[in-house]
Amino acid sequence: MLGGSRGGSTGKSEGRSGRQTHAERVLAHLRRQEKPQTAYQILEDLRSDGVTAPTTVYRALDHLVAAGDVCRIESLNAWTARLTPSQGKTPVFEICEHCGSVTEHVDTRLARDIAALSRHTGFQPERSILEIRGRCGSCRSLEPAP
Amino acid sequence: MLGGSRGGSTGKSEGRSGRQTHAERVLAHLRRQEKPQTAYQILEDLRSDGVTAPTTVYRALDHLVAAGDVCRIESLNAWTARLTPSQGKTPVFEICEHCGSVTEHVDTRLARDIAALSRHTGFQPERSILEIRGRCGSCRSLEPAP
DNA sequence: CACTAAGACGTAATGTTATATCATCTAGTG
DNA sequence: CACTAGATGATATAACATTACGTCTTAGTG
Repeated sequence: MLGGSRGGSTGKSEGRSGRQTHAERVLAHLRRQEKPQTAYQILEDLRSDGVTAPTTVYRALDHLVAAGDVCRIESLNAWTARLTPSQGKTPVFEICEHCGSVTEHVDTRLARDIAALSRHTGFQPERSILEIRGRCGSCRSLEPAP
Repeated sequence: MLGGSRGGSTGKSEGRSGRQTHAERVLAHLRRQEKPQTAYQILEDLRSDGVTAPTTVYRALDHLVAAGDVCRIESLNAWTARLTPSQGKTPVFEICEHCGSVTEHVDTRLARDIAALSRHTGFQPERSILEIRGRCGSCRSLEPAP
């Protein structure tokens, strides 16, 4: 899965430094970032590594999401590396609208609540999107309230 | 607020039927729809009512969201009328990936547990996005499982 | 090796969603 | 009427995402 080296191709300089897949490059990049990145930010940052088109980035992100390594933040149109690549557990993201920080949590109670709700409604949940927007602790102490 | 009649303008036929604001038109339209609509779907459908540009739709949606009448479904890039325009309570949406139906709920436990999580993390929640994707009851009975 | 099937890749074009800008219109005020 | 603040309409553009298609690589098969 996730390919493997693509080998020589056209021998287009050594620039692409051999044996890493685009998915690996994208994941490594996301792990280095403090905040979620949009696909086009990733594209921009990895251009020198041979990632040259949106398609390439989105393909890599698809792989990584399927593998549970990356999660899309819907309300930001951005992508972030999971802290603990546990595909099973639903992450909750706290998104600070002041500084842009995003922190990931895994909250058992929330997961249970969703299960309970679905028992009532007959709905079969497959994937939950839990994003809480507001003001993080740091920003609250720095500027008491807007 | 929300404008008021725009009056005669250029007298461009009676087509626009006087005294309704764009926001009112958009809200009425969303209430008539079974499923959330994208901004451009709304634009298309209300073109004959004098809604002619994306800007107009987005401005109307902004008003309606601020008033608590409409909610954006982040994972669909679409907009839906709230069942009960209660701006205070956080809605949870169950989104069927099979038939596209979206149902709104207000779950007290979920709300409580978000509050509890934020007490632990020091985060001050302002707006929560709770979207559960999966398979609705009807689709489950029609086609047991994919 | 020759052949095939699957899948990643590059490239280009296109589609979809959202915002910026600016001149104009309108209502309200003095 | 002159002035202002804010909504509006029109156009353009930015930001995000997908599709189409042909090439190349790899793994599997005989």
